[in-house]
Amino acid sequence: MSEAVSRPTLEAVAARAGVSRATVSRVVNGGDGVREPLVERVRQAVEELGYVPNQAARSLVTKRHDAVAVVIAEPETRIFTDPFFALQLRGISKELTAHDNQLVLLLTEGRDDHTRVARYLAGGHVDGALVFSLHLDDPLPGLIEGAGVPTVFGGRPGWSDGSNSAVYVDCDNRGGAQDAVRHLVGLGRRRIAHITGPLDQTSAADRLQGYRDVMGEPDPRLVVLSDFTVGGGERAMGELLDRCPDVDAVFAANDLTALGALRVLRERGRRVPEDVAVIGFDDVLPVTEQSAPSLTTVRQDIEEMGRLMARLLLRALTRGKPATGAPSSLILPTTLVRRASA
Amino acid sequence: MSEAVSRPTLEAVAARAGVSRATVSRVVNGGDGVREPLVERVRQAVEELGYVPNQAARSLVTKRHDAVAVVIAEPETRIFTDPFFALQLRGISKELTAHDNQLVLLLTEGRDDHTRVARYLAGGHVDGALVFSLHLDDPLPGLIEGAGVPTVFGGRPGWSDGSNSAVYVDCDNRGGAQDAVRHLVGLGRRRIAHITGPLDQTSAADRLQGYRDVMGEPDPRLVVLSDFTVGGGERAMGELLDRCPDVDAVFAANDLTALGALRVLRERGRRVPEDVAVIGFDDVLPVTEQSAPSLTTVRQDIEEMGRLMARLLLRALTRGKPATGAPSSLILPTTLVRRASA
DNA sequence: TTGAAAGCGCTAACAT
DNA sequence: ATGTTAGCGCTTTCAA
Repeated sequence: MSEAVSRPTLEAVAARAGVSRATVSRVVNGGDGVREPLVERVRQAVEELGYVPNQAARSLVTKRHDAVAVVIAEPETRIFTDPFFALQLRGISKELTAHDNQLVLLLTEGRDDHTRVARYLAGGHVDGALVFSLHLDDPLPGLIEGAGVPTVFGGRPGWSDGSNSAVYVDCDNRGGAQDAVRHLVGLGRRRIAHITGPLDQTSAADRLQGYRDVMGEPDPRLVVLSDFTVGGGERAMGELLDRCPDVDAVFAANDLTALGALRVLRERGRRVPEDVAVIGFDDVLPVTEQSAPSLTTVRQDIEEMGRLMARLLLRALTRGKPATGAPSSLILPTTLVRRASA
Repeated sequence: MSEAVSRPTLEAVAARAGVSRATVSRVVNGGDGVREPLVERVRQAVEELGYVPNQAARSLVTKRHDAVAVVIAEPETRIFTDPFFALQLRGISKELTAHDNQLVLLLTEGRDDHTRVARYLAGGHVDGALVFSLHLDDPLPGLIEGAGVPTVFGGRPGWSDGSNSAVYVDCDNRGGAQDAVRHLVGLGRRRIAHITGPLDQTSAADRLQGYRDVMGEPDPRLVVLSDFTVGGGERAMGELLDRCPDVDAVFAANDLTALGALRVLRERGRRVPEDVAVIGFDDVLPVTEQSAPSLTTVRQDIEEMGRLMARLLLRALTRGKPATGAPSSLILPTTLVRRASA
């Protein structure tokens, strides 16, 4: 565990190359307006000295940090069992890296953390924030707005009904759900149930809405509340089977839930898809491909969503301060992926 | 997406409180050596103005960043399916947060990223690094050593045989494996197989070693190479059943692998644990508790490992520059958790 | 105990 | 095209 040594400064490079600090600075930042031979001399000096710019000094004057905060507010354990966040993080990371921005991860567990995060964002450590706002009553979005940091949300924030100015990236939860249920209808199913996600999250609420759009006025017993987890899916499916033994199709709010449903159906001796067809949502490959039977699901490109969130933010950041047409939210399409379960 | 506004400076607070910048600085940094009435005045001014120190300016003079990089080099998709990393991240995040340090996440996918990471670390943006070095031939550790940044590794690095000075946190992979196999022996099992992880990772190699320690000279057909994934576990179990139909116990290198094995055993009509006992490693709850039957496994406290990595690094960072007794690596104990599968 | 002043390393006018 | 210079906002001697 070696100690950090003091790094060479611009000054040192300038001395070595026999030029002024300003010239070195120009070369380091792209080299525009500096004649070729000088550029070469400076480059060499940089190389020889192993010069790396001091980011703190640079930020102090530019007020840019080339860093973006990713705020994940997930008190539940979902983040640790659902590959969803990891995939989105990967997309974000790729995009940020491509634009030389750093990713500062802010994990929050409870209310105390919220003020901490708000303070951090307000402190001007980062140029912007990518926020996963998962619950309707979450105070975080408000705090963040107050911090005055450009922000893009992952998933439609609960308090934004389109009227609001919040920028977010989401998939077409409602449309995807409609597709799923229509497919089930097309299969000739009549008793189509829905196992929901936690309805204080817009993704879950929107999927339920899509289900309702197609079903019209469904038997209320066909809708069971759940929580996006395998265990929750199991419990819900059990309940469902108890109160509607004639159910012949299930649209689960996500793949994990579908997995739980599949398990219970098998235990209870129902054949999938012969007796009961099952459709999930997300298309998290390790789940959908390895389940038995493999899972028909509504695919959303999670990694791409992460990438787009970052891109949207970065664009807003570079597009000089004037609000040259505020960036608007993005709703990505979904596609139904047919496998064995429906 | 509001624009950042210019924040008040030390100067402004000083003016408002009617004191010098130096005094404000002292108060903000703990308030030692400032008389109570003044402290109060300054605190109030800070409050009223909503002052937050500019970290860049501070870093420029203190050369501290209160930020730690977490480098995860995982080209495989494992990071996205195994809760392992997420849990460790959570532990790290908690510890860093408790000490007002930020977490800068560096995800690397390939060789190109390595130089990028090395440059970043060398650039003095962070005070230290937490590195997950997963493969024996990974060039990253070397690059990082070269960057001269205090570093703690997650898991024993391949090139460190204890002789090396690298600091790391790991669990007792070998001992845990021994416990597992001994338990199987105690159950009266005679044909105990091992499905390994990728052997270029020390955790997998150490677990295999633990298996060998107890088994002595096992039938080589009882050892099947795999890769820490569910799919890999399925393939390995299939192979195992084909070449050793008399196998009566399996020690899988991790829980995901065990899950795959369980699945294949069920398909092939073997009862667990009656016909074949199965033990995993990690104790990732959503896997072990929800598998059918629930999984007996070797528990390691993953979140705690993350926390300890951060603590070790932070300690090295604060303990003034003099190497006041270099921190040494930590090996956490494991415990066998008995459930239904063995 | 408090204040004055000197930078930390860099960028960005402004001169030349 | 290149150099000179004035800060960015903060901490930290050093004096008072």
